[in-house]
Amino acid sequence: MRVVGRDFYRRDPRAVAPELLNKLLVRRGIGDADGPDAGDRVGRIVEVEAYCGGIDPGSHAFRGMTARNRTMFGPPGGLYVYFTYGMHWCANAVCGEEGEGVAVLLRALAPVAGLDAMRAVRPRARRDRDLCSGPAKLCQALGLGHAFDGADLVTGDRAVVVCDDGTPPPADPAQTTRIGLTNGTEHPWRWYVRGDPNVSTGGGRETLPPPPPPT
DNA sequence: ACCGGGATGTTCT
DNA sequence: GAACATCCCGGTG
Repeated sequence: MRVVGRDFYRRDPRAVAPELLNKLLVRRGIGDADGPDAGDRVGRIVEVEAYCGGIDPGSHAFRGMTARNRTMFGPPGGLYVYFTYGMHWCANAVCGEEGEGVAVLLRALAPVAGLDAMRAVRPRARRDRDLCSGPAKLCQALGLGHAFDGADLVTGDRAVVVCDDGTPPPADPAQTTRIGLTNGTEHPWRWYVRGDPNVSTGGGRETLPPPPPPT
């Protein structure tokens, strides 16, 4: 199982996003710790969205760099973690070249390892499919918060990496419009693994594009 | 299963 | 002062 290299991210996020499907997001634990940090927490990436900087009105980077989004403009392979709705953290893999401000939002994981630790930090999740089935849920499950903004997914400087265990991306992923936005809803820049129960819109149903606006 | 509303506070206008 | 790349709960069918 190898860590994904930096050149993987150094491309258009719309190319990176579908290839991130079926890769593993790994939060390394502390071997001799107790509680949630006792071991690795691992999830298979099953849902992603691309955010395309200056050309994308839905992107945090659309209006240029700010104190909040500066990680997005950093080197590819960085982890951009932002706070939203007054209580939630969400995580992106920075893509493209440094200075572009493009990234892929990690929207859902299928839990693979460290399920007990995930359950411990998400006591309200009734079923395992509720542990990581949303961008803020997966951050909570893996313990990703402000301290992880700017982490390097390639060097693993803060114990978070993306790995490839040999499972290829799906040959025919579902591609839909993005979720939860008010701007940029027309772009079909969301991808997910068909049929996976951990996809964030309930049981993995396809989301059809919105009807064309009235003329 | 589907829908509506409240929580909660940072960020940007 | 509004918006926000969300989640959870409690209603109804």
